[in-house]
Amino acid sequence: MSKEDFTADVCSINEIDPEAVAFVQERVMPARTIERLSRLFSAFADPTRLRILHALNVIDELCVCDLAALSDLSVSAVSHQLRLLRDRELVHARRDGRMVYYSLADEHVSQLMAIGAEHANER
Amino acid sequence: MSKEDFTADVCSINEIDPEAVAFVQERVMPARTIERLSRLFSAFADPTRLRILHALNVIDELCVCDLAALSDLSVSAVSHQLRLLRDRELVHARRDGRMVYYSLADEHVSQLMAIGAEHANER
DNA sequence: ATCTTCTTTGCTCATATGTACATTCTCCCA
DNA sequence: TGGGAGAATGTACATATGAGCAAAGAAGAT
Repeated sequence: MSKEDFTADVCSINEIDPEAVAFVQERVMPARTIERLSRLFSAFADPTRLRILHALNVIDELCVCDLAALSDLSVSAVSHQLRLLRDRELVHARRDGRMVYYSLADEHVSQLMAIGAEHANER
Repeated sequence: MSKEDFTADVCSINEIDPEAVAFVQERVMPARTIERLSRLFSAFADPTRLRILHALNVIDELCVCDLAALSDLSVSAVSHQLRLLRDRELVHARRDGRMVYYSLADEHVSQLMAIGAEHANER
């Protein structure tokens, strides 16, 4: 949908055809969705967490200390980030004795990383 | 690929089969890619920028003040964020006289938002 | 040339974020 | 019941980030 369908070639939102305003308003994302989206993406917005997520993408399930070793991070740092990833429901934790095994929560996680990598590699 | 293919049921990366280490190392993302990815995702990690990107997803091309009005933001705030989005090559700017029209840089942007929204709406 | 409109850019401050260190918790085993 | 390994949490601190305000650029209009 292009702007010219609605407006003369002037700025100021006040001059936009009411139809256009309605068109946009109908499609505006609810504030709640925007919030959720930004929280989702902010989970991906850190190198540490990306390393963790990528490791879990390569090997389905890993414990905290494996993640720490593979990502070259302290156990503490990994654990803190895992909590955040858990809260945002990007990873799933499974306890087995003393060990806690983590895995990606759903396929959206790998999809987002794949598309992101595609974009990043193009530039 | 599951961890059991490589390791006994013990922690400590040192006990992982050398084959597994090699397997992971081969697939490790270069630090450069990780950095680029986190920069990419951090661009999506803010409500203001998401509103801007979503508006551009609904209407192909918009000027700064339309974006400000539609997203209910100050022109200054929008402009600051547009600079960031430009730097990260997520939007494209076209000047026409006094006006500068912005549009999404490529289809990855809408793809990422679509998948993100899918994920966000499931929870 | 000057004014006006649209946009961009410094600068600053309050808030958010990531990590380290120390502590606590959970569970297995002796 | 202790002891020890793996994991989670609290706190503190340095850095990063977002928004507002004021000023400066760019380009059409008078």
